[in-house]
Amino acid sequence: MNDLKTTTKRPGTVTLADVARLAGVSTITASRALNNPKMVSVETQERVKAAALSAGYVPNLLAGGLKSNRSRLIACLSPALTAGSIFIVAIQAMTEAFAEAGYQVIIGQRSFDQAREDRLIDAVIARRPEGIVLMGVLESEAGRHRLRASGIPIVETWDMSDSPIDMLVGFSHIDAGAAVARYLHDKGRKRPAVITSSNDPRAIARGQGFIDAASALGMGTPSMNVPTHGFISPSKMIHGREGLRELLTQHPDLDCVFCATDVVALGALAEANAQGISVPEQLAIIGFGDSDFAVAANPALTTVRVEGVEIGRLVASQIMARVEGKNLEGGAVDMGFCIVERGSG
Amino acid sequence: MNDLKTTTKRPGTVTLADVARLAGVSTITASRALNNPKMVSVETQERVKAAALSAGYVPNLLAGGLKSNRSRLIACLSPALTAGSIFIVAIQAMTEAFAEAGYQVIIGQRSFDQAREDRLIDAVIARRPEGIVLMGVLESEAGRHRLRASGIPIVETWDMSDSPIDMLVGFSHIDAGAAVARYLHDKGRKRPAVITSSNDPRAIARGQGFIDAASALGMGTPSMNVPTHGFISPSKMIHGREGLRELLTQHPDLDCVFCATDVVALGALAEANAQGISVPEQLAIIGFGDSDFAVAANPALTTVRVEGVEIGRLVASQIMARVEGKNLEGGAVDMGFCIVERGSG
DNA sequence: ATGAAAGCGCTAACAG
DNA sequence: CTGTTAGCGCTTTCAT
Repeated sequence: MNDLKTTTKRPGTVTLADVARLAGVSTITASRALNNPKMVSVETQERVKAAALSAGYVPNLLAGGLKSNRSRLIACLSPALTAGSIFIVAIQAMTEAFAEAGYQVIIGQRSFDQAREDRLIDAVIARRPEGIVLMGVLESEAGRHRLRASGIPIVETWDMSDSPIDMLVGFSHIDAGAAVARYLHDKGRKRPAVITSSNDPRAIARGQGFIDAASALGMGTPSMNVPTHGFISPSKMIHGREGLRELLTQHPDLDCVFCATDVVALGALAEANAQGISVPEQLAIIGFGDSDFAVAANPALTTVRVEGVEIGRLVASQIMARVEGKNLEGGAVDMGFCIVERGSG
Repeated sequence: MNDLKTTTKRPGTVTLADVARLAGVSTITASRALNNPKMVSVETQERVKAAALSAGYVPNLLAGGLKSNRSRLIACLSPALTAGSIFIVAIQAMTEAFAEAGYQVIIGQRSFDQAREDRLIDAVIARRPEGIVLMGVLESEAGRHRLRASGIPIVETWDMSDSPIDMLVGFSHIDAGAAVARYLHDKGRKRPAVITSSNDPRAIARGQGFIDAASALGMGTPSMNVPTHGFISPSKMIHGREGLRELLTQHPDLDCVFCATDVVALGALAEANAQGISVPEQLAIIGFGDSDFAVAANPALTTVRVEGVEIGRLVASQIMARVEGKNLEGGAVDMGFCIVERGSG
């Protein structure tokens, strides 16, 4: 037996100890050469790097994270993603910002079933992420408590709340709905309707804001909650299509519709088209989200713009600031929204 | 000093040792009571569970995974997700199937830049995921080698390959394009075009398959590669809209267009609509993907259906089988595709 | 059915 | 600039 101690490590795995041995240094020096090059002479730095390369070394972040308490993991809890989901750009922007800083994002699917959501939260905390991002706010009191107790930086997004768990980056859906009602009223529209989704609390809030403001302005509002099957797809183009058809049979004299999302608006547009109703002359159609396709519709969609990319980036920087010990207060940021006037209303 | 050994653990963290102490058992018994209840008497089982609950214990999967070599993590490497991305349903289905089995999915963004992609692969292997799912095949030889060397089960998806890294669940994009050409030919269309994307290799393959088959059938094909800005959005509705406009100025007599994706087709539909071109009478428009909105377009989109949900589920079950020591061979599964005839062509 | 010991692979803390 | 020691929190192995 010579000095090459036979570690009982798993076969086929090359560890930092192997690299260190190859480079003729201690493991900690190898660690430093790889992760903190400044602490090590240029010469050993290069020897270690060469050794790592030739051995095909890939660090084990599970081990490193355990010791250093830095998992470099971020959890993102979002409702099920669909083709028209309004969250995708924000998630995309966030994932990118985090990746640049060496973090990776794990995705968990939120559920309207509270017990399931609580289980998800436990599963997520078990990973010891350095930040948790919620698309939407969290209703479950048990979940909120558990998250707060975890001490992990939390950001709720895409909504407002009187009592955020920790940080929050969002805007008011009620205000957005109300703004659309005022916008249509100013345009001289008289008989509004809304197509929303029965299981998306934010879409419901937008609808309610719209309805309340429309009533206050003396416009009536035939609303329409489109039931979705299960909890898979909170808003789909087909809902807009069928929703408008249904609305028109009951209220043939509608002159404007506010849709829960841009995809829903696309569906309403298709239905109007199919029925030979001219948009915006006979019927104004307003979407929500200013998705990238809004501008490409015919006519281009008038919609509520929300800065999804900005939200994603801000969320990332807020969490990273907190991780670095800055920005300790938490609190809410209202990102606002604006109405983008295009051709549809 | 009494027998409560003061572990030097991080303050505010409740560990398995705390739970064990509370329940008056050893840590390993506590571990078993929580993760392997059968090995423990019902009585201690309940004592431990009660202790865990009252202490607010959440296991540390980093630590467990380190020792057991079971990270319960799956990595999914996908091109940037956009509103119209064709991968979303598959990712969604896969995430759900994995979550049910106690795995969580981490998302990494693929890039057309090879060096960046290789770095992503290292970052991902560093997490020791139990499976890696690639949306698309991997081109980089260095990356392929590194993945193979990792010993981690890999599934490439949404494409075919002569030499998959390991497992593969996909279909032939060339065949799909060719099938569309034959379909249109059989319908008596004579002057075809294709709108594809300049930076999505699979969209290019579909376009090429279409062009080659169209030529073989004696139809000419004015193609159109829509350049995208950066690598953010491989296919957007606006590309369909602008692409068709451009094509029509050069070839006003087109009678059919094959679009790279359904969103692109939606854009082409909008443009046809804007120009007063009747679909499908004057112009047939064929999409790809059979996204959930295809059926809601006006006219409903004729498109190539690919079983995204099935792909996602199969991928999950293949990886989990491999993890359990079954299904050791690897190899390719061709999921095929079919053309769904609707109103647009 | 339960426990003691050992150690997964790495890095913080303290030397030198 | 480099090394030694001691764990992170859990689970495997081998006893009992």
